[in-house]
Amino acid sequence: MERFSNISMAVVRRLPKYYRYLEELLNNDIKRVSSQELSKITGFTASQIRQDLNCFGGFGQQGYGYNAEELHKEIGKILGLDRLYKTVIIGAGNLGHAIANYSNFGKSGFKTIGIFDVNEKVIGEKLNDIVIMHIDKLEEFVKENNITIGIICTPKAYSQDAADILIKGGVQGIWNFAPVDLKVPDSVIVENVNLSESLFTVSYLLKEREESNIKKK
Amino acid sequence: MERFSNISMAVVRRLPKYYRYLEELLNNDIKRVSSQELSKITGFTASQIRQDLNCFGGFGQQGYGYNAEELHKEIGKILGLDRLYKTVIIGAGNLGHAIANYSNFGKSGFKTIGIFDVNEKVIGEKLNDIVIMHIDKLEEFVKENNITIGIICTPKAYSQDAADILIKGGVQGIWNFAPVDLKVPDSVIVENVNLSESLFTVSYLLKEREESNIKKK
DNA sequence: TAGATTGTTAATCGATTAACAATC
DNA sequence: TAGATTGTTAATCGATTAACAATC
Repeated sequence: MERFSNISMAVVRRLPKYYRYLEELLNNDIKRVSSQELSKITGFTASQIRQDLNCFGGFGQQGYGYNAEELHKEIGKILGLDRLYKTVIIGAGNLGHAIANYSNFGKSGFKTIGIFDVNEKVIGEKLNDIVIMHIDKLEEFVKENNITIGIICTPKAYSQDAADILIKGGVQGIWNFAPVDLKVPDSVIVENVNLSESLFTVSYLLKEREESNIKKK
Repeated sequence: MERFSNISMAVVRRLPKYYRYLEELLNNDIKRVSSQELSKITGFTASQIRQDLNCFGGFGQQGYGYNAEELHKEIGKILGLDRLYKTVIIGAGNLGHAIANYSNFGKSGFKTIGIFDVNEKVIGEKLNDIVIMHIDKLEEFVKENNITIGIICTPKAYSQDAADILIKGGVQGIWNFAPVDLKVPDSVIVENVNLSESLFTVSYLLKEREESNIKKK
């Protein structure tokens, strides 16, 4: 995956966090927030927060801080949440179900309009009002409906095939839950969610913690 | 969450990747691998790979490289995958189902032995041979069965309550899928999987890409 | 032995933090 | 105006990369 700007991924991955924390502030009717206050909430340093935000513009006001609502809106724009993304889900298993039913994504502009599987048994069933279709129809569907993001919830062995079809159809981004490094053209965005890697990290940290306890004794 | 060693999280998060890549090599009957070859497969530099591995010991041999099987086994040990972790899942919705049915975790030593929910309708149902129990039984179950890891698949609003009960019961780690920063004692490991944040990153990168295309014209 | 490749130290690079002038 | 807090530059810290002696 090629990058197109000099904003570091470390900064990019903090943006959704800022967005979430600001949402919470707004829910609590807080209108104004300083980098110091944000620091307390987020755990990042105030300095880092000001640096991060300044990558995108001067959203604050000296002596005042940031207008929570405005900042929230601006970060939403930076994240591209002011748009509509049409998505398809490949794989109607449990994970596909979970993603399809997670209504929060809809609020942020992500709309799943197609779900695909190879299993004849589930084809024709409805999932969150969307009929599950056979994977044979995927490429054409992606083309005809101008799908932006493909969500891969297939088993590992089928994930590269799914990616290939999605790309032929013209998706620009892939959200991949299969534990595989997909081969895709440079111009296609891939974001991997690797649950095993995440769980193994827990395991590592538990072991590390235990070993340090033994040492202390 | 407190850390107990001076191994950086950057290194820790690469370990499961090494483990996965080595598994693939073994599946392809490759017995021996150099840091240079690993570099090609993983995308990390050979230098970084040697540095990373040397945090834990000298697993290689000069002039030869690494024995793939041995290295795989050693990293497994480092990750703590040579043990059995008993887990419970809180929240028997789609995500809870997906996690419960993901058999791969079992192979790595993670065994789910309890699933809990508040919804009376699902209590008593079986999920992957485990009867879904009421959350009221959670604390005692965790205590009696010496559960190590709690997996939170509840809605956001219930996640902190779930964490509190798990901690009272004595879990040492929490794998949290709710978009919330749980408040837990320092000694408890928390690993968050935040799907929204991951999806928003896709969205950001798509927008960035598009903007750079406009500029080029 | 000669060639290959590690383990490890030193150099570089990038990200985070500190500091403070600008300014609301 | 005085106080507060940003935006931004400079300093520090940590992670990555390069280099090479050790050694199989």
